[in-house]
Amino acid sequence: MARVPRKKVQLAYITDERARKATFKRRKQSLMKKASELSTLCGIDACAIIYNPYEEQHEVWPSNEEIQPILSRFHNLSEMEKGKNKVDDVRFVQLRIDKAKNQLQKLCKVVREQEIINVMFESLVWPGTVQNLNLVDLNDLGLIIQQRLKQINHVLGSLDN
Amino acid sequence: MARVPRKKVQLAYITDERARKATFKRRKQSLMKKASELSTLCGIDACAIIYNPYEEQHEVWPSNEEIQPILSRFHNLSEMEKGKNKVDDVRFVQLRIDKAKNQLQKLCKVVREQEIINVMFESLVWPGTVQNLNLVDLNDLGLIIQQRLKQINHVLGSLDN
DNA sequence: AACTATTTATAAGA
DNA sequence: TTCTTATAAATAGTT
Repeated sequence: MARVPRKKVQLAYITDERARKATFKRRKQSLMKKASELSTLCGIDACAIIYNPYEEQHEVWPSNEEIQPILSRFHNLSEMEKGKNKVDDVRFVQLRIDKAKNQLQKLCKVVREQEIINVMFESLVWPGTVQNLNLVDLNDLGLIIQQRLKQINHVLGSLDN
Repeated sequence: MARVPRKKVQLAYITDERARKATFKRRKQSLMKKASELSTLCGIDACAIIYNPYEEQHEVWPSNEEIQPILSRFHNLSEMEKGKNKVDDVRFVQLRIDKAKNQLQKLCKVVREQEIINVMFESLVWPGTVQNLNLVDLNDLGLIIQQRLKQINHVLGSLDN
């Protein structure tokens, strides 16, 4: 009978795998919903990216709400065009898409690195309140930045060919 | 006396500016908190990006929790080094940072475009349920993609010099 | 910014 | 798994 979440949720890594997975699924859904609501209510652009350990693809919002109308149109037109022997136009678009997709998959890999570095730099330019002193050495910061920039430049360089 | 949110929240753009701004501030804070909790509880990486219409900079999470310890260390070391006439090392790191910052600011501009396109393409590869038919023509989709890729390539091209 | 009635999220059990 | 529900958390309208 008692389905009670009596305890306040402890803000720590959930060691039990089944519980963690369940929590992940629930909270991910809520997070996406909240992001969607914020965007709708305030008319702003928001984006939530969750690197999902349980599936291949990471979760991205916005997706369905904004993109599906476009894609639906696209798919339906594709079907119609096929039936009417007008495949070439669609195939042409598809080729452009495939090529671009390769580029974008590479670019996607650096987005996360770039965001983190960007935050680092912006914080350096507008330094906030200094609170904690620990974890990372100055040299480590330099190395981290250098390493990540090297990765980014490597990926970006491979896009131009 | 009555501080009642009696109505369920209407999921629509809030026209009253003061109410919208207040809602934005409250919900943004909650969203960031939720993202932080999800990350902690499930041990995963998450990222929330909100393009803030009321301030210059867009909001990014994670920021303080993960970055500030590093930055604090960095700033404090900088001050110490200055006093000890060891400015050169710090200045060297700063130069690398400044240069990289320019690159990253450019890259940052394309992140949003890239994410949207990425979702488009992933949805094309794994087409989901077709629901709505409206809004955008096939040609429009092609043009949108072409245009955004052009913008992205322009920015990326300018990074290699 | 602080308050609080009410809605919303959610942890655990079924 | 999905559904249920007791409780925790978020939040809209006020002050």
